[in-house]
Amino acid sequence: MSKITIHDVANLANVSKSTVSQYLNKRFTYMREETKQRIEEAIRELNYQPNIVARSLKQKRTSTIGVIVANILHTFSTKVIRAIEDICQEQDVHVIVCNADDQPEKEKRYIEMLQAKQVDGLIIFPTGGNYDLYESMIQQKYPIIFMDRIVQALPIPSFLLDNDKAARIAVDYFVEKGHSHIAIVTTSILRSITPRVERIDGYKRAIAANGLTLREDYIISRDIGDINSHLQKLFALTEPPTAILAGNDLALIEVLDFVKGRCLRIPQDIALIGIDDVSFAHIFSPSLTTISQPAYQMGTEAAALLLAKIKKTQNADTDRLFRYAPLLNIRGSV
Amino acid sequence: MSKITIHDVANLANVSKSTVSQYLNKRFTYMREETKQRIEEAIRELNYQPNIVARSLKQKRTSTIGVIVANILHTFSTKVIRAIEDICQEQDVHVIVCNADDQPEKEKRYIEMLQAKQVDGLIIFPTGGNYDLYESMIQQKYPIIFMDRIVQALPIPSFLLDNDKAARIAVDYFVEKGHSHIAIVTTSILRSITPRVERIDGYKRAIAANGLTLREDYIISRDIGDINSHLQKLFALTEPPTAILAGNDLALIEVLDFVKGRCLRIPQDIALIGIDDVSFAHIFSPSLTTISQPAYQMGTEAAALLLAKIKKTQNADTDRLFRYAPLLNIRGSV
DNA sequence: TTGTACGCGTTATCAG
DNA sequence: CTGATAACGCGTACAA
Repeated sequence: MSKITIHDVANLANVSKSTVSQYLNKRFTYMREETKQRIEEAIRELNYQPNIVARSLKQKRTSTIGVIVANILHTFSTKVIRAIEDICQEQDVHVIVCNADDQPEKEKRYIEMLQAKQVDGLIIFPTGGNYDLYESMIQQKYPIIFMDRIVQALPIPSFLLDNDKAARIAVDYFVEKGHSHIAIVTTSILRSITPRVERIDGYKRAIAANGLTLREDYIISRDIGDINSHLQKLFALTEPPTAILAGNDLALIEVLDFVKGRCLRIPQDIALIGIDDVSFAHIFSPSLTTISQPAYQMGTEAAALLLAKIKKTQNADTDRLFRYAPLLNIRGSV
Repeated sequence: MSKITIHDVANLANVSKSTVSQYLNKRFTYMREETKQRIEEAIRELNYQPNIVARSLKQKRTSTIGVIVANILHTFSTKVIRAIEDICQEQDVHVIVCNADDQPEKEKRYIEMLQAKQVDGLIIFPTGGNYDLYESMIQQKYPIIFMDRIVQALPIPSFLLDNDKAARIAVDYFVEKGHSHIAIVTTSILRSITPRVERIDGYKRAIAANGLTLREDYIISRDIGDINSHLQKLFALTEPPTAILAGNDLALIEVLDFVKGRCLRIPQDIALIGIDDVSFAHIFSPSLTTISQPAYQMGTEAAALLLAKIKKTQNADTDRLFRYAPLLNIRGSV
């Protein structure tokens, strides 16, 4: 392994450790050209790589941030992660990604591990189950940002889709296309997960705003594995829906699976809109109308804000809610 | 931030730093029960978290490994990453994932960053462009493992699909279903990327083994963006193929896009097999016949071997090639 | 330019 | 037997 230290370089170049350190940090103010060259030569000869761990210990920062996603299976998560990585890479910051699998205990464990590892800040898709922990991080003034979900009453900057609007756009578009029996399917809402709750609320409001009657039996909010059986029930109603809004990509796949099993035609028998874009939306037959989140933008802006907070260059008003506009991608499933 | 150090704990518990350290490392050999409890109490009271950076500096290991994938857009990469993370998490090892975007320079930069960060080992999907660097790591006895691709003549354990067999299975299955005009489409082969080269070679051998004539114009190997136009040419031939083997998931999506644009029916007009499973294979109409890699298994075994190498518990014969059997998932596209 | 204290745990050595 | 003292690892910062 790279056992050569700054000491070896100093010896070979016949200077002191500190001089080499100066060189590495480009503090050339009082350094002779010749010294510089000797050091440079020595570094190349030994193929020296500075030990970042030692540097971190002294500087008390690691140039690393942590990202804890609630569930990495969502395309939204992966897109946001890529965006965060792109921004961080530009600034030579490393990213450690952890997947909490929607389990608060796992999330807690990761937060503690990452803090012990002295990462400089955290972007969290909060499970919502670690209120105390979030609070203690705020007290420590530890830089954090929430993504996709909010935790009520915590002064942490949060980046979310305008979920209400997303649901409204979908419902309005269904109505415009002549539908009046519109259902919504989301993954389980038991732990009050922000996007699901807000999308269902938005759906309800939009139904009302369009003068339709709200039917509780048109609202399915279940664990992924239970969605199929509830869709069966939905279509056993005397008046099954003619349109379904899928609350996220995973729910959409469940719906498509059901639709296929039942040999329903899209959009003649059932119209579909999915929130979140999916990789196969355009090659599906018919192509799938979706509502997409500006995931890349959300990720870059969240990362930029976190890095600013870490560098303490942020202005005071940063602990607020950032809402992003959803985008309707009209294709062929409505 | 967690400004409380082992020192604070020692003070509160009225013992010395070293005693606390002993406690943390479970070296209880000579420790009174009462002392233990005082320390435990102090740790809880202060909510003390040991500074992993300081520990790493001393121990010369970081309990972190790096993964550098050539291209994170492949589902294969993401599945392998998840597997690696699962294994590492069990052993409290962190994973830093980097995406080289198929650029050797990026790969080089990441390797150097990760080594400077003192990660204990590396799993690399090699771009193949950094032969010298790979060699120097071998000399340093730095623990590395290659995934998905091999770099000729380097004694580094490598985990790959049996690509030859994958292609053979596909061709044989096409032939069994009555096809004799079989094409293959892969992403660009310019930099001799192992799976693509091997899959094309396997395809050629399988074509010959089945007594079919090998046609160079049935082999497309181009950058993602150029595949569509070459498919146009393929279908402008007087004898276009009746079956296509897509070399990976991204190529498959290109083919599906083309097929849809041309309104070809699957499998009547064109039969399809894709290597790599895709999330939508079963909900597509028709469902897509694929050849999958045991990605999860490959990831877990690679991670396990790397961790063993790091702990130096590996037996000598580890720098070898691990080949995995492909699996044909018969669905409806042939 | 250089000497040296420092950061924060780990570990070998030493004293009670 | 129990726990303290001190050196160490590697780079940084500041005084000299």
